[in-house]
Parts: sequence; structure tokens; C-alpha cells
Amino acid sequence: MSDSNIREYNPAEIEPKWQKFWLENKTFKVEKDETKPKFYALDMFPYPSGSGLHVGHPEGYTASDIICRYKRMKGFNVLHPMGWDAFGLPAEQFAIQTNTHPAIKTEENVNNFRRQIQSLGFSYDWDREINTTDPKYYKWTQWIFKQLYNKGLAYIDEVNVNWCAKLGTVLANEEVINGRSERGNHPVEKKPMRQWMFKITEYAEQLLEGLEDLDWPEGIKEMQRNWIGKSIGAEVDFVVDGHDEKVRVYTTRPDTLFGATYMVLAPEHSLVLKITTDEKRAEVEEYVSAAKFKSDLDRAESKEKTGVHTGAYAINPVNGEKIPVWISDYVLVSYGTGAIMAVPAHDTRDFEFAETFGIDIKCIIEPNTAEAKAGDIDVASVLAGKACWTGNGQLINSANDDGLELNGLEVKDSKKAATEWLAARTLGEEKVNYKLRDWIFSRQRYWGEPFPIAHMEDGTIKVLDDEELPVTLPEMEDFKPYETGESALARAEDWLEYTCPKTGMKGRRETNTMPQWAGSCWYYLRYIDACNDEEAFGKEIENYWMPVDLYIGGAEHAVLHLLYSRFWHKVLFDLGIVSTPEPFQKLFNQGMILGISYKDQRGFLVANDLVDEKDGKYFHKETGEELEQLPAKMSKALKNVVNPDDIVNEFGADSLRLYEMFMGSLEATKPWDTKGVEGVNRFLRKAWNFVIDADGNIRDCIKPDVELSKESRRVLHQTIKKVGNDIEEFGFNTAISQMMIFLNEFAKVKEIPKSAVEDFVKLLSSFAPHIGEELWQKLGNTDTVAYAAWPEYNEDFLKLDEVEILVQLLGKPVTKIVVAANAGPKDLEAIALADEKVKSKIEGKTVRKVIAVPGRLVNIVAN
RNA sequence: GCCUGGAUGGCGGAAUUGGCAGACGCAACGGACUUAAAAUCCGUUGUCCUUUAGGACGUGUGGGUUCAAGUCCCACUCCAGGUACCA
Repeated sequence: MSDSNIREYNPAEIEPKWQKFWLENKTFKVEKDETKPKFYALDMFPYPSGSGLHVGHPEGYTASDIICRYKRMKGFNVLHPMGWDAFGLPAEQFAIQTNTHPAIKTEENVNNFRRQIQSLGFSYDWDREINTTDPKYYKWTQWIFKQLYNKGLAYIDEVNVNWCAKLGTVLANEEVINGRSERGNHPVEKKPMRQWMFKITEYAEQLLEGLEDLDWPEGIKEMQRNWIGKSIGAEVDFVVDGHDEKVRVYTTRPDTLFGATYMVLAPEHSLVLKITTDEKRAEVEEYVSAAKFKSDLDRAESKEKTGVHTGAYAINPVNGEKIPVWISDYVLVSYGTGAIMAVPAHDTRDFEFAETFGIDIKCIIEPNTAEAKAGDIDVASVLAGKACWTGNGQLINSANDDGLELNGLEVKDSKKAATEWLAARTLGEEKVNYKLRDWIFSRQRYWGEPFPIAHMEDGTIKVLDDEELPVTLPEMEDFKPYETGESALARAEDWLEYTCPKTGMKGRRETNTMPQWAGSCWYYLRYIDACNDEEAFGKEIENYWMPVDLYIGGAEHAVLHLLYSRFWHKVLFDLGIVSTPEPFQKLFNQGMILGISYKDQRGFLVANDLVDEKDGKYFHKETGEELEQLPAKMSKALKNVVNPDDIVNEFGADSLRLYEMFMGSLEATKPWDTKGVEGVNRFLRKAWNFVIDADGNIRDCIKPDVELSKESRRVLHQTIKKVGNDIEEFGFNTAISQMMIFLNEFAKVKEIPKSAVEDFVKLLSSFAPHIGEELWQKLGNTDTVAYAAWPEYNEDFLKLDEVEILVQLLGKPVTKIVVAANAGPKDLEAIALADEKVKSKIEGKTVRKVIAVPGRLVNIVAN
């Protein structure tokens, strides 16, 4: 292929050419370089699914690629890697169905993803490509597990897991939606199983505090805070009447102790059977066993309060009152102490329960009248115990003979007073609780990282030595899990057998594997030193690259992935293995791209292949019913998925990249419109024709030694400034607009300095790198444009000599005046008041005030 | 229910953070070129009234602050995402 043949803009020709060039020349290979500032830009690596890339992937990748290309041209040493999060359930399901090793399908998918990603011209350093299923990678995942284990953060526990009989597998919480499996919508039940757990709860406070200094979207930080769910309250002991037993409850409202009219234990609470009276025993046992078999689905479907009185009574420590002890499944055994004091007057759940079972409701807070009115609550009803009040107010009926006097206090003051009183009498103490639970870190699957663990004959658990890593997956043919839920590994007899190389003791390997989170918890560290066979990553080089300066990905990972990897990172930090307390300094979430869809009169979505268009209206092919067009999530079922390959084939990768950035702001959810791709494609053709004539040569009007008019020069410098600033602020859509404005302006220019054309090509190359490189080369440059210096702008050239100023009378436009750009408020006022139009308008009126804003407007207040 | 976003022409979206709403693009309409079409180029395009000139209205709804509000404050409606008996 000879370059001189390229006359018209032809992405099909130039794009593969430059992709090949970048790969062969390792243009984006990067090494540690102390002479340059470093910039680590990370994309959330994809799960290489069988259906390939969808248009949502390249959105975030394009944004980070533009920033990387910009940063390189600005002199930064840029680390920009890509890899594959390739363990996962779909590959295993496929393996089970076809009896082929999941690695085969995985490799196929990875190759397809790599091809697709490379066809979009991203500037990744491919020498750092990683794959979580590669033993060279998961050796170090296992090694990091060891670090956590040795720090005492991993343990085995018998816990209830989500068992899906239909899929024959255990599902992660995130794979269960409303009690049904995300894949296939099958029922899911709770089943106790032996699991590996991580004590992430030990890091709850650190994970919460660490959020403070991160440059993350506030919404994401808030979601993490909610997930961690810190609350400050008190634990209080209630003596059970006629027993030695005390029941400890957790409450965030110690101020409402005087309003406690009953108590509730979770059905699983250890004291339930001890305190139950004989006449209630049968009833209680029945409720407890029913609760055990109640699935999440049942719980999710029914919000009706149920429960049984145990027959026992507890003594309220503040007033000695006997209150009944109930059991109910609205109290969770896993949160707090698994028992609560119930204050129906001031807790909506307790109120519902008390109403259902006719338990006393005793008001002890007189609602703040303004708040009650705003919330549409009748104060009299609250005082009478007929309504529930959870807001602010003054305490009433809350005093005892033992020095506790809360009456008249506001809620926030009374909490402290009550807690102090309890603590002084050792009846309770202040207590902090977190919603965050320990992390179930094992899956009963084949296709995951094996644990570096063996269960020895003598009953001990052995962590394998570093020399024994990696523990690789055995070759198998049947990947179905056991009926018991144990993974297929339990069938790999040779593999299961373990002999300690030092002592010769025999053991059985762990048959659980790690969840998909494992590989993605630390991949950003491996990229730093991806080919290191000696360590997970070198300490010095980690110190150079970390933290990640920019992490771009979808908001669906807002909580789990980001929380889990922050947890691992904090552990590694405490162990001195990494140098920063947080992994991701800045986070940006790209929005979702929706497809075009149609809904009928009833509001049901209709698949796109059933829709006919006629005169701009849409009709159902079968029923003829008129349909309404609307954006909806892309899905195979609706047949509205846009495949990037098709867009690349029709318009080229540069057009796809540009369109995805031009659609709207990066974080917004926005609908795909292929017509819009035509628009940016037109822009790229204009950009080509701006530089290249019909014969494929540089246009004659581009000369090395001509000068621009002041106005054209201003537009050039304005464009340089705006594109750079917009990239820094993720305003890619407006940066593209500005480049369009530049071309519109320069279409009229008769003689163009070559330097101006080169400046434009450099700006464009960060967004549309293929056309950028091609034009750069055509302009006679021999080096890649990827490392050319980003153009500078001159603030002086941006200034206008004269500006148009709007003159308003009482905020309504009257006229426009042209004044010197540097005219001050006094000048503006004088010129405006001297204007004929203004004069006639204010004639006979008194000028009360004149507001003059230089460069903007003059507003005359006259009446 | 709670938390977090959001609502601007026929459509996607701009708006220097309080200063001419609708940049840029799409679509539509008119014109040029063409045997014709496509492509390309030029022009028009928020709505309504009006012959023009011009005028009125206009950023989800209702109120407020201000010389000036898409932008700030109060109340509400709707949409999207997250979460759900966490005491």
C-alpha cells in the first residue's frame, strides 16, 4: 500500500495501517522514567463474554484513551494497560453444556475482545496484557490470599449460601435478585455450607475514613458509606424475668428506653429456646423452624409482620417494667446482637408489629410541631399512641427515681444522657455497629482460582509454601458440580491428593475456588510489573506508578468491586507491600448507552425486528398498532444491541470514538443514534479535506510562511485552549464542538499557515488517532504524532479588540452597543445612556440605578 | 420507604457557575450542482401572533430572592440508578 494512493478519507485503509504500526513499533510501550511525571490511567478490565464488545465498553475506553494521548503529548509518562477478567460463571456453564474446557472458550473470547479493542485504536501497552485465568497471574492472586490468611483475615465458617438447585450451583449475593437467580430467573434457597470468609469488617472504619480524601463522585462515596452502614448507638442489657439470662440488645435510640413496650429476638437467637415457657414452646418451635426454611424470596415478597410471644418477660432497666419477649423474623440475627427493644411509638417497624399484635404503644417524644406538620403527622395521634413519630421533639414520660431525667430534652441530647446513665450503672455501653458483613470468599465452582490450601490428615489446615504456587486447575472433562454443591474439583482424584513436600504428610486440597472478584481485586498492581516471575510486582516500580491517577468504569461496580479492592489494598498497605493507603485516587463513572426501542399502548417493549417505519411513525408488523419510540437498555431480546464492529466497518473506528464522545457528557445515560455517527463522520471527512486535496497532496493554500487574520488566529488559540481544558474536565463533547467550530471558521480562510494545520491535527489526534497519524504523516512528519508536543495557546490572541454589549432596560433587551473590550463599568454606563435608542426608551423616566458588567451587559433600572 | 442523579427545541445536547437560553451536531425545509439520485455546498429552522417592522411566550410544576434565574432558596411532580425490616 503506497500512501500517495490515499486521496479521499478512507478509514478502512488508514485505520488498520496505523494499528499495525503502533503494535509493531510498540509505540505505547512504557517504562519507569524518573525524568517525567507519571500518569496511571486505568480502565475497568472487561469480562470477555461470548457476545463480544458492546458499544458501552468503548465509551469509557475512548475517554481514558483521549486523556492518555493528551497527557503523553503534555510530557507525561503514561501507563495505560488492558487485560481480561476471564474467570466467571458463563464460561463454566458453557463448559458444562459442551464438556469442553472453559479455557478453550475463554481464549476464543479473549481473542475476539482483543481484536475488537485493537480495532478501535486505543493506546494500550500490550506488553502488559494480563489474564486472570493465566497461572502466571493467579499464582500471585493465591500469594495475596496467603498474605491475608497469614494476617488472620481469612477463616472457614459454615454459612448460609444462595443455592440454586436448577443451576446446580451456589450463587454470589450479587447474582441473586429478589430471591431468584440473575441468570435464568430460577428460585434460590438458603443452604448452610462450608465457606472461606474474609474479615472485611475489621477494616470497616478504615474503608469508611479512607473515602474522605478520594477524588470520587460524591454519589459513589455515599453508596459505599451506606453499604458500610456505620451507626452509633448503645448496647443495653435486659434481664429476663425469672432467669439468670440477660438479653443484650443494640439500639441507636437509647433515648427511647422509656417507650420500650416489648422486646424481639431473632428466631435464630441462641436464647430463644431457653427462655420460652412450656405453654408457648410448641408455637415458638414451629415459628423457628418455619423461619429457617423461609427463603429470601418469601421474605422479599411478604412485608407482613409475623411473630410469636415466647411467654417470657424482660425487665426494662430504666423503669423496672415487665415487657413481653417475642420472636420475629423482622429482627435479623446477623445484625447488632440479634435482639431489639421495641419502641412502637417511635419506630415504624415496631409500630406495625405492635398494631398487628395489639401491644401497648407508649409515646415518649412530643413531636416538633413544625416537623410534624411538614410530615403530615397529627401530634395528638402520636401522643395518644395512635401514630408513629420517628423525628425530632422533646422527651416526655422519661424519668426514673435513680437519677435519669430526660424530660424536656431534645432527642439528640437525650441519647447521650441515656447512654451515660446506662454506662455508669454497667447496664449498657455506647456501641458502634456496621451493616458491612464479612465477605464470603469461596465459590463451589471449577472455573476460578484454586485456594493455596490443603486439609491435612491430622485435621490441620495447611497453607502451601510459595514454592508450591501456583496451584493450577486440573484437566477435566466434566465440570458439573456435585449434587452436594461441592465443585467439580471434588471429582479430580489425582489433583485432590496432596503430599507435603517437607513432612510427607498427606492431605486433600481445598475444592472451593475463589470468586471472580479475586482477580480484579489487585490487577491494577500486576499491570505495573506484569512480566515479573519473581514477585507479584517490584516494590520500587510500585512506588513509582501508584496510585492509579484515573480509574474509569461503569457505576455498576460502585460498591462491591471498589470496596473489595480497597480492602485488599489496605491490607497490603498495612503489610508494607504497597506504598499508598488507597488504590484509586480519582474515579470516574461513564454512563450507560441505551438502544432505540419501541413500546406499544400498554407500555410493553416490542423487539426492533417487529417494527415498521412509515412517515416517521412506527407500527407493529403483526398487529399494525402504532408504537412509540423510546430509549431502552440494549438487550438481545429487544434486538437493539449495537455492535461496534458494524460501526467500524461502515464509518471507521475514529467515527465511533468521536461519536461516543460527542453524544453527551460522559457520565450521563444517553441513547444511541446511528445518524449521529454520520454527523461526526462528515466532520472527519471535512477535516481530511481541510488538509488533503483531490490528488492526495497537501492543499496549495497551506503554506509555511503565511499569517492568519486576527479573527482566525483567535479561533485557533481558542480551540487549543478549549480542547485542552475540556479534556482535563472530561468535557469531550464540547471539545469536539470546538474543533467543529474551528473547521467551520477555517473553511473560509484562503491561506493557512502549516503550523495552524499541524496544531489542529495534534488536537484531533487525541480523539481520532488514525486520521491524526495519517494527516500528520502527510504533512511531512516522520515521527508518530502520539508524542508530538501539545500545542500552546497565547492568552493575548484570545482577546477581542471590541465587544458587543447588550443594553437592557429593567432586564429587557433594548439594543446592542459595540465598545472597546477593555471598557470599564463607567464607560459602559456613559455609552449606553448616550445611545439614541436608550434615550428614547428612558425619556420621562427616572434612572434609579445602572448595572454595568464589563464584557457582558448594561442593565438600566428606570421607571 | 430511603440514598444518589436527572428533567432545556422535532431529537442528542451547550450555556464562561447569576449576565443575550438553545453553541455544536442530527432531522426537516428551501436553493445550487447533477440527465437523475447520492454525496457536497449555501440558506432557514424554539413556539405563537403579525404583511413587514415588530410583539408575546418559553429551560418538568407552583411559589420566592434579585437590576437580572436554566443556574440560588422553598414546596411538589415525573424519570433513571442503587438499596431495602440493618433497630
